[in-house]
Amino acid sequence: MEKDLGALVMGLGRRLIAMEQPILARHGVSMWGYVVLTALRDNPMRTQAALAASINADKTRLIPVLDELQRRGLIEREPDPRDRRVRLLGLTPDGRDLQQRVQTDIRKDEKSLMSEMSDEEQAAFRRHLEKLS
Amino acid sequence: MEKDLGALVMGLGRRLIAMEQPILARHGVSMWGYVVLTALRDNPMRTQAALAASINADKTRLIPVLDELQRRGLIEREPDPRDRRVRLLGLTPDGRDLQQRVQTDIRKDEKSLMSEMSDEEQAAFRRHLEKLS
DNA sequence: TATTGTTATACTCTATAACTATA
DNA sequence: TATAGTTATAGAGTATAACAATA
Repeated sequence: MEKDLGALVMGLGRRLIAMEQPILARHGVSMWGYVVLTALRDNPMRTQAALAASINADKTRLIPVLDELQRRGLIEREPDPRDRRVRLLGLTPDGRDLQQRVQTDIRKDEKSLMSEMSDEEQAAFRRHLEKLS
Repeated sequence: MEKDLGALVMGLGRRLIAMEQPILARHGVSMWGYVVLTALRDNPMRTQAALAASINADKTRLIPVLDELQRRGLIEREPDPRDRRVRLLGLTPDGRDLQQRVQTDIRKDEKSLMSEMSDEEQAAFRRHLEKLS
């Protein structure tokens, strides 16, 4: 009775979310907040729309997230002087620190989740996930 | 800049959903409808609550799904004569056929998705997913 | 006129609580 | 009184459309 790939992936997704939730709560950041911080660490963005597209989010539902992150001093978000319609986005030092701390905690849990696999198996699994996603 | 496991899994999940949606639409069944049919094929259930628990769903949000499947003659859903509070659930022959057809189509797409991996790699990937999910 | 960001609105999904029917 | 199922309601999350500012 072989399960669909979809069911397996959904199961793992649920498990990872359950794992990450206490970590995110401990650091006082939402899932979307963390996703945004991570995206901006990887590359600063010139527009909110580009950021939204890069994380498969709607631009409108990002706005409350950005408001909150900015209010807490975790991101910079200033109008581009050369085109004042766009908002230049980037992490503040505090934002970079927080992203790093959350990611470290998440990595630790992921590592223990996969601890039954050998290092080579873990690498292959990650590699396949990257190719498929 | 290594990505979180969560991001990779979510990406694959989105991709699989996008892949399955046209198939489900073609067969006129919803995602939850297919999940229910698959769960009942694997083992008939004595109560709706047990079915809900087995697929990580709330029992209340299953009811419209069961109504629809029953209306279309895809499931049986009759009160247990020995305790008329509970509904015995199972597939009709039509339901079993439909589940089989949808699953065959989904398997075909999954196979092409993973076609760049060798048979052994595919098996290992599935095995790891099963262990982790 | 076109584009970025924002706000307002509606829609979907899900969960909570109240109700019924059986036991 | 307790349990299975159902219905009604409310809440969260998301998307759509209208709007304001700038080009």
